[in-house]
Amino acid sequence: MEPMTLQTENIPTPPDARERLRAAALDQFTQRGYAATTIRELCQAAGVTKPVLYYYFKSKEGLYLDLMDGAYALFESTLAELTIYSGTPFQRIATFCEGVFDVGMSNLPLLRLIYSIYYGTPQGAPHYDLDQYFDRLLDVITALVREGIASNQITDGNLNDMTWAILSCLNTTLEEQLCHQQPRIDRSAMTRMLQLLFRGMAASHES
Amino acid sequence: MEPMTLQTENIPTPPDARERLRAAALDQFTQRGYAATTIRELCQAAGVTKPVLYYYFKSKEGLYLDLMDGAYALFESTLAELTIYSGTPFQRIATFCEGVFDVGMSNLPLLRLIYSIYYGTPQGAPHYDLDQYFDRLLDVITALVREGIASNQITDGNLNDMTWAILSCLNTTLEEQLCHQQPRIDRSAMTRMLQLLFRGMAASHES
DNA sequence: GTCTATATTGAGATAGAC
DNA sequence: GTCTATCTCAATATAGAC
Repeated sequence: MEPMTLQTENIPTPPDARERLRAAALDQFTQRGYAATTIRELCQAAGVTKPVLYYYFKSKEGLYLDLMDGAYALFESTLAELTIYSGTPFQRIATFCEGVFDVGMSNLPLLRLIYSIYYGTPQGAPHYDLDQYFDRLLDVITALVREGIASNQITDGNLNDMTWAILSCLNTTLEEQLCHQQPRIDRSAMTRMLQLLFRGMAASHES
Repeated sequence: MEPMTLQTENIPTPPDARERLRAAALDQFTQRGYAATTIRELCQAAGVTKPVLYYYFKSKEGLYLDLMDGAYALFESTLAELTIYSGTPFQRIATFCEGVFDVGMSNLPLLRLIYSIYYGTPQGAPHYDLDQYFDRLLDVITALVREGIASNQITDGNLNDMTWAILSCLNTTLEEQLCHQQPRIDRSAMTRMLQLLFRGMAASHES
């Protein structure tokens, strides 16, 4: 509880030190990697001194884990919003993938960090389970495909194959946004790839 | 030119120091990442002392670049072998993807290193252009799809979309082999995903 | 070509004043 | 809660003998 002082002057550094450290860490971990990021540069970028970091996050690892926890919380909170849409199973799958894509684009640095950890190397960073991201996506897509099969709109083939083929398109499209100045495929290309796939998944109406 | 001495005893450390350093570097860079790998541990794993590394590779960076050059040379040499197969365009695409998959599996640590650098972070490692891997794969697949369109076996749709959809299946299947103890999809699942896609790409024979 | 020993630097983390 | 100053340790790299 700090005393409420009148703040007539404009605020010099808008977010508090804690938030600035988070932002700087996201930036540095993503661009240089965990091990290559030094606390000195990180604090300098955040405009604070080293003891401030240790005060709020206890250590470099603590700051990292705080970031990862925040990212997963964001993921889970948005997943719920993306499963409420209606339409045919194909439409719902496409809408879901597009929604995940959009959320990823709105949080590109965070997405970049997650991918760099997932496909990257530990770099001395503490372990954080990232399989749960893929697992949750698989859950949702599998459910949607299953619905399509149940309603005879999707051919009764290998559920797993269809789910993974869909996820492949989403996954590769997301990855393409991460590693290039000018991505060679975008959101609409992903949608069209899914349409191609849907054509192969559609139940042939000759029962 | 060292004097040819009779070697009656069995060799204590089969490959020479240079090769052991390469193997140890591949292992350590992959498992811990470039920045987190220390020369001390690396040399210890290779059974040599630090000056030996500096003698052969000049620096940690030099050893890293040597590894990356070797990897790309391997990639190019195998690509040529994978484009000679015959059959329908669909068969050739599937065979090509399976061949790339197989080569990747035969060189899993190297594949892991490349992916970890590509989707990972610089980690202080010198830049190495890895886009060429994807570019070359796109070249080959695009050519095969184009052939299929020319022979009226593949629908005359968006060439780029079809190419990327194929690459998505290959890419995601490869990635799945890297990050899990027990991959959830394998080579045959990839083939089946491609079949699904081919069904959506096939020209409808009603001209 | 390979060793021992060491120089040098910069990292993560903390003590203690304010 | 934030600072200055500092501790401790391990990293990269090299000198110089053999």
